[in-house]
Amino acid sequence: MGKASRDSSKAIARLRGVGLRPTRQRVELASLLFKGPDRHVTAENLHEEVAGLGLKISLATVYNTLHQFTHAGLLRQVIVDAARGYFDTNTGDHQHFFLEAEGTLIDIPGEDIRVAGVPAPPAGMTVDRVDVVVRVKRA
Amino acid sequence: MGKASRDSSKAIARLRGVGLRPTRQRVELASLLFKGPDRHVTAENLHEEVAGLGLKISLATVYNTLHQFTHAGLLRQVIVDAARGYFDTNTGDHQHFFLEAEGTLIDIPGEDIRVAGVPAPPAGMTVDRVDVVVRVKRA
DNA sequence: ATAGCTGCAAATGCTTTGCAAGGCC
DNA sequence: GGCCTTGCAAAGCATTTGCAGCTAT
Repeated sequence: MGKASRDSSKAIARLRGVGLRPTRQRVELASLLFKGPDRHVTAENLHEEVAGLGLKISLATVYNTLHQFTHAGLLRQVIVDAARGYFDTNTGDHQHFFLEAEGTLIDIPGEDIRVAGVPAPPAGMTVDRVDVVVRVKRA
Repeated sequence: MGKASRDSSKAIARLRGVGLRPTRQRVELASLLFKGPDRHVTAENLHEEVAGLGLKISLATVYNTLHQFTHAGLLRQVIVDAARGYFDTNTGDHQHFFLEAEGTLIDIPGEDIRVAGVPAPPAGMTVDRVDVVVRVKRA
């Protein structure tokens, strides 16, 4: 069994697991996203990669699929840049370095970072999540 | 001397201080932004406020002016929402609570919060700023 | 006088949506 | 077959820009 078909099988299983029909487009995107180490992608960025591989998936479908994956808990959205939406295949507890200049994200393991001294949220509110973005520049 | 003209004088002085010509639009916006306690505004939001006061400033000029103020160090941009750009009159060291539901920002004093365990940035990079966003929801 | 600003409207860039055709179960 | 998906193109939003006319110094 080839690597590509093994990736597909895993992708199909993963999609079924979250109740999404394994359509060609979803399987191809899931294979790309989850076959290797964690990655950070933008819709545009992923669409180009897909096109470069000779696969045909419309940009609209890439957007829709990324959101479906996000709602299904397969991806997480990261807000670091007003202009672009980033999606992260690492859905666990962690934070990010962000290189504005090149639009690159780098994970910081959740165990490494500690945030202390967060005041009590306003009355009637609960903390949903604490996001830390370490913006870095070329020295 | 009335309150409005006192605000204007202060605004004019502040603009001159950062090398910006005190045009009518800049003076009016600076007066609104800096006459009271710290605030968080969006361009749209500020433009409506201005219109509500009977002042005439185009939305394009509000955008341009907010960016000029930001470059001059009078404002700071806060990135918490993919859909909107927020500007903060508090340019000092501090962080934010963010209520996604209503798009509201609340300051967290910089002395309160401590972030520890940030790994060394990638080679050739230096930390520019560490942003912490505490996302809260209605309990 | 003149360099700098403003306003409008058009352009941009990313993202979403409506709807007909196609694919999965 | 029936319902869910896709793809395209058009619409949507927030934001930016080009340029002619206006303004502060």
